[in-house]
Amino acid sequence: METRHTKIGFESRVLKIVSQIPEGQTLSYKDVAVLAGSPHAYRAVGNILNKNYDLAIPCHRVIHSDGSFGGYNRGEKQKIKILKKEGVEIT
DNA sequence: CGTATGACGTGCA
DNA sequence: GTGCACGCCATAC
Repeated sequence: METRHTKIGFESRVLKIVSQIPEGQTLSYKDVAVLAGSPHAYRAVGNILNKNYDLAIPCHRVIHSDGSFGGYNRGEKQKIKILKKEGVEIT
């Protein structure tokens, strides 16, 4: 564990976690919030991804807790296409 | 410091 | 099964 005591921006934590999501693995905003240390901040998680248009962040692997797609800076269709390509089952 | 916003989640009609 | 409203947290102004 790398010194998580340092108080960094919540977004940095979320972005880091999302950027570490393995291929074919999808996490819900809530899961990301939990991993970020704030299980009830799933609202903020979506906000951060939305404001952070970084292609280095596989935000397309982050979906709703019920399996629905959220949104994507490149287009919802693109997100679905990528997930399907990764081998993610779409309900 | 207080208000408003948002790529959510859950519950209820 | 679908749609609407409320509640939660963090950030921006």
